[in-house]
Amino acid sequence: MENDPKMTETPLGFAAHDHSACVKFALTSAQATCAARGVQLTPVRQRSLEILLESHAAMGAYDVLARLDAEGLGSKPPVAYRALSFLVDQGFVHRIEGLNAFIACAHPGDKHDPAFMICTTCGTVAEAQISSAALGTSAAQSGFQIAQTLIEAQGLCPACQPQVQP
Amino acid sequence: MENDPKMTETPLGFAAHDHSACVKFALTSAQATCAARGVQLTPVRQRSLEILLESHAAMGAYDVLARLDAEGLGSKPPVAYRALSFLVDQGFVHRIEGLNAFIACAHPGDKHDPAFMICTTCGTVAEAQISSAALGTSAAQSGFQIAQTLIEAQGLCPACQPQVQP
DNA sequence: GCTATTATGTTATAACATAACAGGTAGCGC
DNA sequence: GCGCTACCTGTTATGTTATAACATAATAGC
Repeated sequence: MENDPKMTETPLGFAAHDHSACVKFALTSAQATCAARGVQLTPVRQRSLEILLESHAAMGAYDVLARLDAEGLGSKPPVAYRALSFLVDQGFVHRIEGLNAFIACAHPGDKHDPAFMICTTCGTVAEAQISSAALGTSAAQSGFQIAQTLIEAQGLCPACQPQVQP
Repeated sequence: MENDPKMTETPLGFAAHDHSACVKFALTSAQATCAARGVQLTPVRQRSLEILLESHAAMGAYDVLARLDAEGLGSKPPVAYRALSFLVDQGFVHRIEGLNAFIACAHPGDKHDPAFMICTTCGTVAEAQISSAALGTSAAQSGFQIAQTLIEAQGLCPACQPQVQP
């Protein structure tokens, strides 16, 4: 439980932020996008998104499934995988290959190739705003046509780094 | 079978090259490195490396295991995983997270964070020479300390792209 | 030769993911 | 309403990737 609804410790980009607003925005945005695209944000799908939005950490498909199961929304792997696939397809959720896990998108709406910074100590994941220009240049030189990029850095978030001056 | 020992079609960076020399160099280099580090390039480990070197495509751990098994070098998953872990630790092999697969390093010897271009049509993988400067900058801004980066692009290699002028 | 270390063999199982088919529900044209 | 279609969900079964844990064997250093 949090006393203060704003500026909780849940990190986004390793910084405290108004998480309830962030969740609300992501949900509203997802609902609007689905309506605009004529696809359905069904209960299982919306709940899966909400579960991922609760934390900004990455969750395995089976973690999400356990939550869905506890709420009577489905207990078999395909239920979770289908919901997650849908959310990934729509750009509301990203898949983190290095962890075999999923995470709610930090800025839904615009299609983008995400880049992640993953803390190996606390598991928190921040979505970075970077371009893959260097990769694009290298690819162009060899004639490779990029469809999708995957950029994931593992390391220590500010909170988990050893302090020099405590 | 190849008629010409040089400039085979086996791609490295999507270009034909002298593959037998390339394999020989990688093996010699690995042997020297192991000797220098006082670690053992045992038969299973060396054979695993050779198997990966044969092609510049990515192979799953169980693919490597099947080859080892056929040669009587071990049939159980841990055999392959241990050998591959060793090779990855020593920097002779990279793991490609996006494919759950392994590939021999294109330029062993120097420790480096690899970047890959993966053809979604033919499965060929090229190791690119790029820096992750953009990621480093972004990370520095948020105070994230990078230990390891993972950069993988999926797309079409020159050979698999639709030709405009056939 | 003894012992510590490193490597391998093996069993079992964990963790992640999907194919395939059955059933249910919503919208639509008639 | 009826039947059609499209889409979503439920379920079974299985495929794929990966590791824990313990037993055995080889090796290196003393």
